[in-house]
Amino acid sequence: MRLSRYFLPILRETPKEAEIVSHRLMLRAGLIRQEAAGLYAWLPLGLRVLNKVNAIIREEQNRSGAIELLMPTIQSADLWRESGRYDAYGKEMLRIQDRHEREMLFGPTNEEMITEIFRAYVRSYKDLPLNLYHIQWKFRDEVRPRFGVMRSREFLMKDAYSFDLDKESARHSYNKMFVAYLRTFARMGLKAIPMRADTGPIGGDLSHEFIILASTGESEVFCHADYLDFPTPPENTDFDNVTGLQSTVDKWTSLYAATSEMHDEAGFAAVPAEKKMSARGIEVGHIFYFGTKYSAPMGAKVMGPDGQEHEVHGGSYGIGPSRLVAAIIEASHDENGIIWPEAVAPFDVALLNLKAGDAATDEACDKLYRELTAAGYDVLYDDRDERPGAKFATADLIGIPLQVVIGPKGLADGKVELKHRASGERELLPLDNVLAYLGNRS
RNA sequence: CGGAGUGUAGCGCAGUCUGGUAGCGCACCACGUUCGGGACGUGGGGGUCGCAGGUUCAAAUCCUGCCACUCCGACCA
Repeated sequence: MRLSRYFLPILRETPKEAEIVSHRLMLRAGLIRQEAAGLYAWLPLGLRVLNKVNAIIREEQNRSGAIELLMPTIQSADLWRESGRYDAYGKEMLRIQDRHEREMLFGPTNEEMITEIFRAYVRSYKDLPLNLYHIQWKFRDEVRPRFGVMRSREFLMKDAYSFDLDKESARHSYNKMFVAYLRTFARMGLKAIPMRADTGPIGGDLSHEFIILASTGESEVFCHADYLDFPTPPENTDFDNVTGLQSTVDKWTSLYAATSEMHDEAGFAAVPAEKKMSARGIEVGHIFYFGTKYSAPMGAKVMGPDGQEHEVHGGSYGIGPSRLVAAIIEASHDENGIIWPEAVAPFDVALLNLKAGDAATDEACDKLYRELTAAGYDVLYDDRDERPGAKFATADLIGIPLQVVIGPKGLADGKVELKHRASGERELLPLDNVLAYLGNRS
């Protein structure tokens, strides 16, 4: 993409309303635009990141055996009356009427709807287990939206819903999501730690929040430092291996980890002093088992091998991709701007032409741009008629992992400069070696 | 929902107290000089001063009502 033809409205100054660093940087780097309180438009660069995040989530959901579908954002109030949540949900739910004065709502979540879909088609235990997910916009009418997309009213959510014959198999479905989540966050360059969460009236141990550590996090967390060194479950994990998956989950729940709401002084006291870690964290995922909470009132039953009807056991599993984008920035930035982990970066390479209009640099840049693109790289080519300083500042701000700098000085010796955004490390190498150095990506 | 603020050009702000033809910096446009870490000069464009009503010869400024947004708290993914 040539920057001269792209839409990248960066801001030189920080809008005054932005308090936390991710919000400031998202506005400055032209990722989002606020349209109303808690409502944001995703600008082209931000959308690229959001799509990358979604793609990773999809791959890991699919790998674990979950199946994607797509449900509407608007739902009927009647559906929510079946579960009793229409009255229970309160003012966070945006209630609206259509032209026939039918009561509708902008969905804050989809348990009722997915249960309706399930009961319409599934009759036999032989069709279980089943895990259906979608990535869809949700709306929760927060009293006080803040921190940009970290706490917005409209937000994107990946929500998966599992259906099983009994609690034992539901636990396995839960474990699949648990492991998929570990892989998902790790691929985004994040250290996510599963922490026991309140299970509410259901009880039991099957609810975890996935928290990433960031100094600006919203909640206080306490955990054993060894979690930071735990290996991520491998790509070839067998999600059908019940005992194997259980042992992975057991390991990841073996040490102390809790948010302030679930904090237990006695439990934390048992952690060796040098391993005690208290920090701030951001919740990026939440999984829980809820048994027959929806299947019972809504009549979602299947015939079991015993010839009896059984209410299915469910769980739901959420990740907030829009919030994740902000969380990644909170965890990865410096005073000059964003530092995208490669897996979610909007572009792989920023190609800086330090003297646009100069025949030699233009030719070298155009050639490298074509070659890198052909080799499978997403390149943002800064071909604007701007001074070098402005180009460096822009490239640093938007956080593309690798900068390739081509200017008349270096080019006189046939050299270009590579700068790694994360480390700041620079190296000079011959123009003709760049492609070989980076390797073919596709 | 309680408390505190703010609305003036795309962004950051001054002007409001004490009414008198709307300003500054950045950004934008033109030309020239520049060009390896956000250049400089000259000229230029852009604003129903959040909205409505009122007071007045005259309102960004005073009065009344409303709206929007932000921050702290309670709440929440």
